[in-house]
Amino acid sequence: MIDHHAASPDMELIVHGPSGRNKPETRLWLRMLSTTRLITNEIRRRLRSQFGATLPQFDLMAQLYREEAGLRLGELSRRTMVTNGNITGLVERLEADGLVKRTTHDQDRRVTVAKLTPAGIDRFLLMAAAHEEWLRELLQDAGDEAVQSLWVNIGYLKASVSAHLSGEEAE
Amino acid sequence: MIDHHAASPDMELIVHGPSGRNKPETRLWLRMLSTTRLITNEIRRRLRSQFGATLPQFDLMAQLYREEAGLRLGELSRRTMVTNGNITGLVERLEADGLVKRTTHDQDRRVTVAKLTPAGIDRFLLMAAAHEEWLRELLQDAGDEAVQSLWVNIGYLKASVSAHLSGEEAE
DNA sequence: CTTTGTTATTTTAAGTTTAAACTATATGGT
DNA sequence: ACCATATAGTTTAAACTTAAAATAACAAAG
Repeated sequence: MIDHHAASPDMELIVHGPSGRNKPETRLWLRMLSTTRLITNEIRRRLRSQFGATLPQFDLMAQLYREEAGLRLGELSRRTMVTNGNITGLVERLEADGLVKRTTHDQDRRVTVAKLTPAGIDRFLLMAAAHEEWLRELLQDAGDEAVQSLWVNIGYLKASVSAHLSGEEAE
Repeated sequence: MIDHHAASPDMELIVHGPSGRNKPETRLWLRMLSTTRLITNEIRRRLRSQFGATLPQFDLMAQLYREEAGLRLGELSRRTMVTNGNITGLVERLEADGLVKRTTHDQDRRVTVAKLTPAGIDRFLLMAAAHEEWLRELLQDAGDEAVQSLWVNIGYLKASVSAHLSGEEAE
């Protein structure tokens, strides 16, 4: 039986109740989280069904596409939100699929550089175009003003959060 | 060497580049996604360090707290964005910690109902209070208007996305 | 040189995730 | 009762995740 309902659209209500009892920050966060998950899951689903790819794979390929010469694995990790140890397996799988090629650096044999293959470039371009179109489709009813306003205000949100992180990673 | 940089604050820029070349919908999505991950990771970190709990555990307990009589596992799955198969292990771990109790339904032996124990209720109340305070702290610089505006506009976003999901789950 | 430290990547262990298959139980039509 | 079908929950397989330890290569100080 097929049954992946992990992100039903009315999630926020179901999950968090009427939510009138929460503080504004909490209400916003619950709504933002549920919306993000809704979109993420939808994109994940489409990437998988239409391209047999996962979201982290797409992220990684987007990075490599941006750097024609390829990137060392540590740099890839930094740019993709994927932890160091995780890059290894991710790149291995992409290499097995012929989308990425690994080469060892000449001067420094510790370094491995990953680079998209021509097939990888083709595949990425297809996925990127679809990804852009999916977002246009999914957000089409929100209105251009809302999209613009959200972009600005989420910027403020992000700045505030960045300034109050507990770890050493605040900039 | 310790090295978990998976969510540095300037992620959006690093990850997605100047992003001026993207369509507004894509730009918004990348910013929204990176901000959500920033907050999620911070809350996950705090839940873990201060309560030894994971985010899915917190979500699940929030649901059970809301329903005094407890919930069947399928209903829990629907309400928590946790897929069916995942509920099993999650509830198992919480039961092992004495925070949740499982009982089999009398009439329908397929059904299992999960319910918070008194210890579970105590624990949840502590976590919920901290969670609310963390959000207030993290979002404090964003401004009340931005928070209010975001709440409204993300509502539109969510409605649009819900209306255009590919699966059968659109309502 | 050789010890000490640093950097790049891989490996490991524990746990989470999704999607799909499986088991057991119930229900409904005949 | 019997069979098809639906439902509740569990299990499985593959991918991903974090955190930490391990390996390997380089760098530099004495």
